[in-house]
Amino acid sequence: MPRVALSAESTDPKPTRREQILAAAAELFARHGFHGVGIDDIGSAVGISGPALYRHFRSKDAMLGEMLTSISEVLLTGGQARVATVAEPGATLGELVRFHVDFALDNPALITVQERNLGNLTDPDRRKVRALQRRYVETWVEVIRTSVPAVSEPTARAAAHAVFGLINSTPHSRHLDRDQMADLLTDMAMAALVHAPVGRDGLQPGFSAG
Amino acid sequence: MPRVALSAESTDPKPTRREQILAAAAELFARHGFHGVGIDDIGSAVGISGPALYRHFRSKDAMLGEMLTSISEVLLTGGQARVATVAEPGATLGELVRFHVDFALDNPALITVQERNLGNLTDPDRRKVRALQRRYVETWVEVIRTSVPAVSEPTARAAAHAVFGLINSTPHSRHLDRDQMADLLTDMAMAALVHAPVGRDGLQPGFSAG
DNA sequence: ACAGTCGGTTAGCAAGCGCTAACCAGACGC
DNA sequence: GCGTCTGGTTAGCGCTTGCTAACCGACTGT
Repeated sequence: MPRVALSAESTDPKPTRREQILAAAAELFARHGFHGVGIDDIGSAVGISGPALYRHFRSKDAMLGEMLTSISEVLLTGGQARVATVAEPGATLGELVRFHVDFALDNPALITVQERNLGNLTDPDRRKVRALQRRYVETWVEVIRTSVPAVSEPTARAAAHAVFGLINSTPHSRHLDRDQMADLLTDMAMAALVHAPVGRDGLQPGFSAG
Repeated sequence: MPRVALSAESTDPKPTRREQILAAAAELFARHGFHGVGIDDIGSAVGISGPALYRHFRSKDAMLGEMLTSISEVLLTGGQARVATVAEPGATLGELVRFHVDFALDNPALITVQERNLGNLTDPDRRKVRALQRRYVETWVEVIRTSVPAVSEPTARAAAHAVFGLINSTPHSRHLDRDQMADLLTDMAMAALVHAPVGRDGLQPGFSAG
């Protein structure tokens, strides 16, 4: 994999054909779903038409596969990098949240595709993506459990998924400008993580907050 | 529309054929996407095969259309009912959150379909669903703005969408049992809404928390 | 008893799909 | 200046899809 790119924040002056194609396909898959987009649609979105795509990808499935593994790799390595390089340990969770928020705001189409089209992957591709995602969730779980006292592992896992849902909601609402949105999402995610799961575990299963 | 049903919580002893079909189709659409499911798949999921569905629906698009308008109507009327019948005004937001949490936990397939397949609707159907959703968001915005002091309307709208994302994440994580999950999601949503957007508005646009 | 409706069946059509085949223009190495 | 890649083109194949047509058995009202 010569150039990972695919991410809108790279702002390459000269993106590879492969990269343009993946970007256009991501946009289309996000809007219409994998099966709702034809080979010809993707082609004409980058100015070439139809079967020319097969000079760059082996199949339509391969496009989705490369797209999703690429996202998963970027998220995993980026998240791990943020965790590794943070100065004081109290700031790790905030750093992780901010990283995911920035990624989601800068790559809304990719986020949408990863959320919606995991089921359209080829079996081996899905296994690979699932494995990467699991490791990403794992780093979140670890950081949550060291940052928030006394939260069980299943609760941390569920909370991580919930926060992903919160942050990934960004493609569906464009009411604020980018930086306001980033701050809002970061603060909401932190509040949800820090204030909510506390004191939740260790209680009887029949407990109800209502 | 004789029977709204479609919702798993109704636990009809004798669901209509239409209802079984819609439930099966929702499950399939959620898993494979609208275009990834064939008429024959839906048919055999309810024990009949293929074109027999056209005795109950005019087209495949009509199935999705009825499914999504039904969900949107249930959410809107249910939400408005909770808001109308709440005793003390301070509990309104919590009531609304709990209502949405319960719906999402009891109808994961429907939530998934509504999130992913809005773009596959017919134009008039999409207009109708969008209108219903807008009114639902509107009641959320009103309740948020009366419950949380000094939050601007665009911020409240963005926060509502973010909370929907948080709550609707439930189909993607099954690590807790239903009631624990309901409590966790409710508390996270409330924390995100109450603690985060406070003091956010009225600041200069250039403000950044990072 | 019998006509009508209701809810099924199978056969098959027209269109769209992913993909391959065959061809071709231009850039480049030697 | 000629062969070879590279990255396009169009034609078209084989399959699947949504949907219709034609038919049919079981209830039901009169």
